[in-house]
Amino acid sequence: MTSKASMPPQKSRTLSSHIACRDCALYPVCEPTTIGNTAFDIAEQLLLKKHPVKAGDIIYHEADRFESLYALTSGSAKEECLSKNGEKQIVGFKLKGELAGQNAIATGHYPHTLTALEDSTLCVLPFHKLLDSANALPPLAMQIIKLLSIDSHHEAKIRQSLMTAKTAEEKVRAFISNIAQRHIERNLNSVDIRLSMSRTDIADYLGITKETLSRSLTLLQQKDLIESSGKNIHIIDLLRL
Amino acid sequence: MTSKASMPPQKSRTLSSHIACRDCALYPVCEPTTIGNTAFDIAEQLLLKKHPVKAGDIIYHEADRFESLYALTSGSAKEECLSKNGEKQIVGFKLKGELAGQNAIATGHYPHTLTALEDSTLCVLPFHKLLDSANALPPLAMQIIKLLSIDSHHEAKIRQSLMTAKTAEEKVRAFISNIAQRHIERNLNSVDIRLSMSRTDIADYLGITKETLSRSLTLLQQKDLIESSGKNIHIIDLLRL
DNA sequence: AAATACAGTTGATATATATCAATGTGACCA
DNA sequence: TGGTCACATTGATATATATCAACTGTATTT
Repeated sequence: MTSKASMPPQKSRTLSSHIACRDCALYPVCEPTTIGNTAFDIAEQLLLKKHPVKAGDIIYHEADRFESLYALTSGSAKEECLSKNGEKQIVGFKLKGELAGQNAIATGHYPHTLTALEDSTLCVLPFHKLLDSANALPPLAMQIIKLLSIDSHHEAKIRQSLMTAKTAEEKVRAFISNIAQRHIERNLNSVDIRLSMSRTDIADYLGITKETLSRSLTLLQQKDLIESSGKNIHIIDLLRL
Repeated sequence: MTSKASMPPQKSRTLSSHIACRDCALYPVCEPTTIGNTAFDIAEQLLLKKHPVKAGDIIYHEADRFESLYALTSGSAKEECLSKNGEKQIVGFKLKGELAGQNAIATGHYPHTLTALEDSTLCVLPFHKLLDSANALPPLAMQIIKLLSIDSHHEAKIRQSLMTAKTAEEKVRAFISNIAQRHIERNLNSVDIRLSMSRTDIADYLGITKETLSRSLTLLQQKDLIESSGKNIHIIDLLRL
């Protein structure tokens, strides 16, 4: 049910392919066989359902009551929130196969607004149902613990690499290699990357201006580390990034 | 068994008071009554033991095999790791009453080195024993899930406020109010704060030089937001920070 | 108490990035 | 096809912070 987005500019191209369940961040929780030796299909039990969204659609709002975790089976999204000054601030991006909403567990409210960057598809997992199941199935609880720890580990890695970066170029390098790394973890093409977000969003996220981002990209291109044409980035040398 | 530190400079002052168990980050897991209606004292079951360390002592090394979580019942510590360039990088600080080591759960290895900043005391919680107990007690598993989600929420908050900060002064403001906030959460004095770490460590953590940190502190002092004398900071106006 | 060492502050200049402005590029529409 | 719009890049200057250096204060040692 692909459709043209009404509001945001988005070339009505073929919808990017779905990720294989096997490669999804939610898989450890969904996979039936992992739940001990009792056959128990979480995906069926919790009526896990796929939900299409269009580019620009808001998946959840900052301060909304926490209900569900969302796995992006196709497309991508941006996380943003309002800073003290009342300005919007990009705090992260969610890529195909990744999980969103975990950061609402602690407070019971989503700390950010999640907006689809392109036409995307979501797997919706009501969290209270998941917990109910976990109460009955200790191995499932273990999987959730594992899931959360992996997630916070990923968050810490990004934070660290971006905070370690002193110059703008280093930040951009860190950003690109982080994206590539995440593609690798999801068994996706990590050499030819499509940055579905705008330059302004990336710059905001990295704490630099879009102008210096642009300059850094051309620099990386001159150094033969990447090839950049519009939103598509070809990574020539990931190691040297 | 307090003693003079051999290696690092640390005035042999009276050891800072222990935090009340009630105010410790580990309390939701330790507290016996919360574990359903069965009387089960995790602290006793897991032979939770207090362990004193001296200023400069390393609690765990980067890449060490993950064994235990550590709650700082007194004192403070710094988290650091080696960046790609081979240089040490401060990635965080652990204050009295806080938990350390959670970020090792995902990989099974500590991602950072944790070093005591002053004479401190630790509560050591062997994680595999905790998981064994959780496998038998679903409510305990729920507490662990909660603990991890709270932790990652805290990490996200710091990251966000530091990344949002554009200028050096904003970073320093964010740092100080974060420390104050964490004191509040642990029911500690949040007006008179002792920054046990060096200026160099703080600057490294914030991604600025110690010189600009120093200048920012004097600026904040001139603006009557704080009073700074050495490692002691008196917060005059937390809201305006 | 004087001497030493180190942490922290303050000062002068260099440099990277923000800012302001102009130009370029691709997508969509009439 | 040409026109319009938003987005991206490139250019020139201003500004904040890094760097280098001197100095001060505090704690430790003899």
